Amino acid sequence: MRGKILSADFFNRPTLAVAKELIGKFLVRKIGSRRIASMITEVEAYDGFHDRASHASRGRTDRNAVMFGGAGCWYVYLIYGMYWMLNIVTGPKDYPAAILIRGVADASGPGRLTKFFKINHRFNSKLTSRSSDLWIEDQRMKIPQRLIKRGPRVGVAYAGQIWSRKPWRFYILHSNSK
DNA sequence: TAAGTGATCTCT
DNA sequence: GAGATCACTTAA
Repeated sequence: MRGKILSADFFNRPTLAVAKELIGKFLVRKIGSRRIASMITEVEAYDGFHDRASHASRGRTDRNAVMFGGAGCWYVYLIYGMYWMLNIVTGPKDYPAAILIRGVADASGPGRLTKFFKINHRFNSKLTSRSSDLWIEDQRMKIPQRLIKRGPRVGVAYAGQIWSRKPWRFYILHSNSK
């Protein structure tokens, strides 16, 4: 099954709108002649300068610089010494925002899906496209709106009540995500 | 419930 | 340079 590859324009829009629309799209990875594709079932938005749960909340650093760049680039970083986190940058240049892909139909959990797709730091700052071997497709999978739930983001208690409680996580009910 | 793992960030 | 932290997973 093939679909339309989402271009940078798709991601150069308000982060929450993009996040919600990513549910049901397909993450696709090309490894040699192999192709792996799996439907996105869970995402989390990190949006703007003031979001205290976001890496960008304390300004620009070497690590988070990609978040300040143009939309449609991958932001990949290592957490807990073991797990690669896959994010897609959203919004205009110089506005820090990204969406963490937390689950796909074949692998639930952000650390598990990067292992499943063999994703690591070498994708960081690359533009999503066929030539980067990692992109997102619209396969016109229709997910009923009532099945798309939203709730607080995971693992961000340190961000304080205001920010840790923002319902910026979107997920499909009764799939691989709780 | 707690250990594992290492890059990054915030102090000196 | 040192110490703490961390957008997680697994085994128990």
